[in-house]
Amino acid sequence: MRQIAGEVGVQAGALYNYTPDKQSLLFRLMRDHMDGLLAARAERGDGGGALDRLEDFTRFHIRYHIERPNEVFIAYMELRNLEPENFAVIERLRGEYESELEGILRDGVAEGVFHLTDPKIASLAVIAMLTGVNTWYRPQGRLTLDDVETLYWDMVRGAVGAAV
Amino acid sequence: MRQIAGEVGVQAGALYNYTPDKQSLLFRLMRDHMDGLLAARAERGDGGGALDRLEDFTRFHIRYHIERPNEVFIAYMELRNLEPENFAVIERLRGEYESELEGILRDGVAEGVFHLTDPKIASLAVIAMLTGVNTWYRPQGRLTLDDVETLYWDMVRGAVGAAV
DNA sequence: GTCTATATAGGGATAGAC
DNA sequence: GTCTATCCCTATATAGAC
Repeated sequence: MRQIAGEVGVQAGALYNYTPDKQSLLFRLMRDHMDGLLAARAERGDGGGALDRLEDFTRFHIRYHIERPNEVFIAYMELRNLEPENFAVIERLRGEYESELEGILRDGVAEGVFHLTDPKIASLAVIAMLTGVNTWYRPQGRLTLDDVETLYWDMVRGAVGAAV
Repeated sequence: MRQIAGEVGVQAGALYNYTPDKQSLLFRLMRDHMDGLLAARAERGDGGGALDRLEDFTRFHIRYHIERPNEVFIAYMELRNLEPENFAVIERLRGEYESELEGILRDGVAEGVFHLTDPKIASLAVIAMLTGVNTWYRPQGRLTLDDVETLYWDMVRGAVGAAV
């Protein structure tokens, strides 16, 4: 709290005009992040076949997360510091996001364009793979964000068993 | 330190007969974990074609990490609490592990059994996907560990562009 | 709305007795 | 090798002045 206050330019006590306690502040940060993620995702058109929707999801996920490294870092590293009720809320929001990907995968299987046995596990695997970009990507690196999107899209397409 | 002492059954001060300070204790935990991982990996035979070696790596990684949830949790969540020199050591060990996978992928490309453009990125993507199992797998769940290995091996094989 | 001051708690680490 | 006791620092949160 003192560090936040310092960077904002006030004393620690002054922060309590804006949050009842530290837990509420952390929870709001994480819930806002998840709300923003779901809202941004909802704005993307969900038309087209499963292959196109999966490509859109892949590129969206990488870009949205890379542009918000601090929020993503907190969303993962501070999960353990949420009180049980708050944790449940964040987990539910995360589940919503995962469900959208799972739906795309199920549709793709039904369409015959994806070949996989467990859409639920596949959705978790894909999201873990994509979010992993945040651990190594640097804007000054050898790859542009577009390069990264394309590399990962190739791997995701293969992982779900889409015809080459 | 008080919590560790309590679970061991001694007072906090007594721990300092075994570690000079908390940072050293954390560093030793993490270094031992990485040493154990590399040693266990080195014991697996590295013969055969790239496809077989990749399957072995995939199954090994999932199983080794699932059997050590606490160490893996610490290895990821406490990275930010390592002092710079200690951090560098852990990162070097992690890089060794990643390099082995990268080598398998390069060999597979050379053999013509894998089709991917960036073995380095692919190795990071695969490891992120595999380590993600630790966030959701529960021994009492609907899938056996062998089921999980097979599901992920199918996805890894696809992600690296191995012929179906 | 911010400040200073402070209550309260907890953690890392050390000293010295046994 | 462990204990008790304690030093010192930091942290969250509150109270009351301005």
